[in-house]
Amino acid sequence: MQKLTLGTEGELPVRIAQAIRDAIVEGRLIVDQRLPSEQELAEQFGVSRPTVREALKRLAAQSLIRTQRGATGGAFVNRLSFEEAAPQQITTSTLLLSMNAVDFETACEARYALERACVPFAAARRKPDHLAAMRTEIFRQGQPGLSDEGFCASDVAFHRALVDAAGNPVLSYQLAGAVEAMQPLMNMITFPARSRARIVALHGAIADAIEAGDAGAAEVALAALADYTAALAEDVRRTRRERAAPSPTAAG
Amino acid sequence: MQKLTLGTEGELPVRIAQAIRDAIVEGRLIVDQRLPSEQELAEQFGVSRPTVREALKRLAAQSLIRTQRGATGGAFVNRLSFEEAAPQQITTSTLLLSMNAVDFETACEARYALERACVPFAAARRKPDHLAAMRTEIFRQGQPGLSDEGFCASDVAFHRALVDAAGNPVLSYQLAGAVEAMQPLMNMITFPARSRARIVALHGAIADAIEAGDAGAAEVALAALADYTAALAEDVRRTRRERAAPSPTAAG
DNA sequence: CAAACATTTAATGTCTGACAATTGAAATCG
DNA sequence: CGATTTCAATTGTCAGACATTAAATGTTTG
Repeated sequence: MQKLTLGTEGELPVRIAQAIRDAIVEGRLIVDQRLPSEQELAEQFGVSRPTVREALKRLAAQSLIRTQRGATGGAFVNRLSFEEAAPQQITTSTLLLSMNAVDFETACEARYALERACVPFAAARRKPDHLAAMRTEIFRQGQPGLSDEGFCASDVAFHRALVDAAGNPVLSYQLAGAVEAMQPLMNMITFPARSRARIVALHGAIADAIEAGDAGAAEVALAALADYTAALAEDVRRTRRERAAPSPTAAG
Repeated sequence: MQKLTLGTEGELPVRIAQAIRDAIVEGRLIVDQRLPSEQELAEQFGVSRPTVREALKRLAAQSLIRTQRGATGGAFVNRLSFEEAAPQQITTSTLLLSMNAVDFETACEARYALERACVPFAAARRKPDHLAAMRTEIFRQGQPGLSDEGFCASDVAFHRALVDAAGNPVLSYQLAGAVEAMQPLMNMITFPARSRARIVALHGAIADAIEAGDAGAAEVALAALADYTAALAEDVRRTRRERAAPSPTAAG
């Protein structure tokens, strides 16, 4: 490994982590390559071992490296997999939405727009397991005893199956965050039996259209679902506003 | 802050980081709230200060907390902003593509599908600055002295402007990774003057359609651009194959 | 000779203790 | 009262040590 050079700003571990990260991104460190031991890195950078460790831990937190104990152990450049990266993206997306007070409308618009982009591919490439996953969730959503939270979780699972049906790992990864981050927002909505029935029917229509390879019909059903979800959210918003500041016009 | 409980699997700092992360995600720790000092955390969790530090650094690497030195310093729950989260998502997306040997076709398909989802909103909500950004990049792409890398960078900037024109921060964030991660893949393509002219013309058509509020026309131009880009990539692939294993049929 | 077992060894994981750097706030002085 | 100094709390960094792990190696035994 060629010598890495440090930046000049910020704290030591940050700069060391950045130097290694750059080496990985630019291909100077390749997958499964072993980094020098913590001791050696400490000497190379002229810092102590704890400082190097903090830098390595930052990278490990991003799944850029993995560490292994033992005689032949050390830090290795990690092959970043979609499976590893997705949970982190979901966490970040969820926090972005909750911390920045993104309104339900904006998040919903993004989600349905992105899902709509998947529909043509899903209709063309649908596989039995994706359709089965969608049907399973639809069935679950029809069970009477299901809690609102359970209903939302199943809804998310249905939409993830729809995205996965497009058969494009890049799409699945990029959309995982957008789909999952909706769950906390949807948990604020209550789903009475009538709303659930409507949603289940639309889910069924989408699954049918995908199974039939009819992208157009699926897009129509998806659009209807988007409208209905937005209307439900609007109901919640209106109710809350009225309860907060009741007005004669609203009461009449 | 209520006491946090640790999991039982894995290494200590990982478990501590997870406990704090959960507290943030579930809202038990709110934005700008100060965490106990490293010393106090160490006592609470029954570990040493370096162990706590590693946990905190993992969280800092994800921008979930920020630390501040001094008398009133400490670790604070960070308000995750789109601006902070985007670069990390871009790094991750870029590495995912390069490390998993995602073919140009798959990445390209994802990118154009996602951009297509933005077009209707961009056409409806376009703002002068987004259009200006698009025009600027188009002009830059027409300059004769521009390197291939510069051309790709400008292409990425153009597409980001297109996505931003949709006026939905969630879309902008989710798509930043997909758009930027294409750059290394596109850098493998050479863009002779004729290819550039074609691309610039299509970019112009997209900008015109967005400016006119004509989503349909923009989608048509975008689809043409997707086809043309795929064809260019196919050329590169074919040339490389022929050079690797020249055959009489390919030569004739 | 081969397989099971013990030993070695090199690396990370964790702890203890200390000092430096920073920064806000309190105390002090003009 | 305002400007300055001092102080105290906290993170940043260092040094050294021991614990733990797991592969490689050596040893014993069937």
